[in-house]
Amino acid sequence: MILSSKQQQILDFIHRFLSRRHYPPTIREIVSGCGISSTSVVGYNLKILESEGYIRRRPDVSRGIELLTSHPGHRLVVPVIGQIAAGEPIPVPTPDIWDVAASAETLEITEDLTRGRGGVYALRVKGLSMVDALINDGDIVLMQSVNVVENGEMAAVWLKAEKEVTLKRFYAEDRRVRLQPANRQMKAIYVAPENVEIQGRVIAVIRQLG
Amino acid sequence: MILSSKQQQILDFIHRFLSRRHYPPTIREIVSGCGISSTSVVGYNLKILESEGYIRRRPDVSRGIELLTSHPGHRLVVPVIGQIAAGEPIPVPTPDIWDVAASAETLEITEDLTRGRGGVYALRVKGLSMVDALINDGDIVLMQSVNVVENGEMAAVWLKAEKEVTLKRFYAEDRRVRLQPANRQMKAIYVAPENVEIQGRVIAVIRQLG
DNA sequence: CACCAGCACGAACATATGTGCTATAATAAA
DNA sequence: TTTATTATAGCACATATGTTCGTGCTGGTG
Repeated sequence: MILSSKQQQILDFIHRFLSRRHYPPTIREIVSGCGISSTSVVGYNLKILESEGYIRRRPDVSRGIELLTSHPGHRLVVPVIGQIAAGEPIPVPTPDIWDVAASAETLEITEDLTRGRGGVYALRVKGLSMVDALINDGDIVLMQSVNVVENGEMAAVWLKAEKEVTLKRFYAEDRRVRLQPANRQMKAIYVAPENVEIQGRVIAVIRQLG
Repeated sequence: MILSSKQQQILDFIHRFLSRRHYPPTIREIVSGCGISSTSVVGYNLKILESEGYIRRRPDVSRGIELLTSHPGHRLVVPVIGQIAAGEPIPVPTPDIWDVAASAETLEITEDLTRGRGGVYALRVKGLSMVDALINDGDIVLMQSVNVVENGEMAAVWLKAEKEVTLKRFYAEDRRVRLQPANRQMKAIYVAPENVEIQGRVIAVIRQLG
């Protein structure tokens, strides 16, 4: 079903209101914001918007309007707990970091980047040692705190002998582990299983420019 | 000043409430949510939280609490208006795309990725033609719709002769334009100024994995 | 024409909700 | 101890706000 222009207008107004004020409007605020003359008109159209799945309303709750469109994922604040660089292990997320928002640096993202996964933290890449994984100096990697990964997943692995972390696709093979750079033009490297320690799974890479 | 444990508790509750319900709690909901026995206690502590800059309140507005901490950037829905690939120009954002949220695909990010810039849209990278800019097949590039860029900025440039778009750092030199890959190990390419057409500025690259 | 569904209006109502006031306990300062 | 200062309770009040209901206006249908 197609929305009437008045319903579109109401939906837009809720959007604007929400992004300006961070809380939903009342029916009467919609009335004056959209030049409508009666609260019941808004109530009528809100009921339609709800049955069409555009919003959700909590009965008898003031300002109890939730927008269902265009916020499939919530905001999420992930701590940037340190840097990842060749030559040093990545910092382990300690419980107190999750606790308060006061971890030195944080990054705000939305859930559709993490796809609902928990235990997410971020690292800033230092140096050019990950270019073969198409990760540049200064990039941010979103990590999930895990100790094992599936074959083919991108992981942060600590190479004990080399004293080095690197971000590669992980493949457990017969007697060895194959670490495959994301960049298909680069060759894989092979290491002994006892030499690798998985420190986390990479779920996204973010690079900001300019 | 340090927050009392009750104030921390209230702040945390507002956080949790907001992320579950998308609208702020009432004073009485805070009362029952934090096991407090009187509305005036909450009022008392909210006043302190406000004077300390943790929240903002609108007088006489129900649920008029705004969290000032941890949402420096708002949610933002950017349209993914197409693909970028060598051999075809990038799609131009037409006005109707910004209009309705109904552009086929959208990406939800937060403002601290765009740093407040307007006219932002996204493209999905098709193919491996941008690997020298450390951009992989499937990556998403956030673009700002501009026609000129500063020297050194990463831009999407259309090479008329080659009939190709590419993402490179842009440098206007004496009689030529230098296009420098992000990957420092790769060489720059030089083209005639009349052969290039800037199609947008790259403000971020996002890669989702697994 | 009568009838009806979709939509808009305005007013009245019930309650959800912020605020103010007073009293009391807990704590710090003198 | 006495005196401020701070923190908590409890309650009453004003109003902010969702809901209901009767009415009128349109256009389409039999």
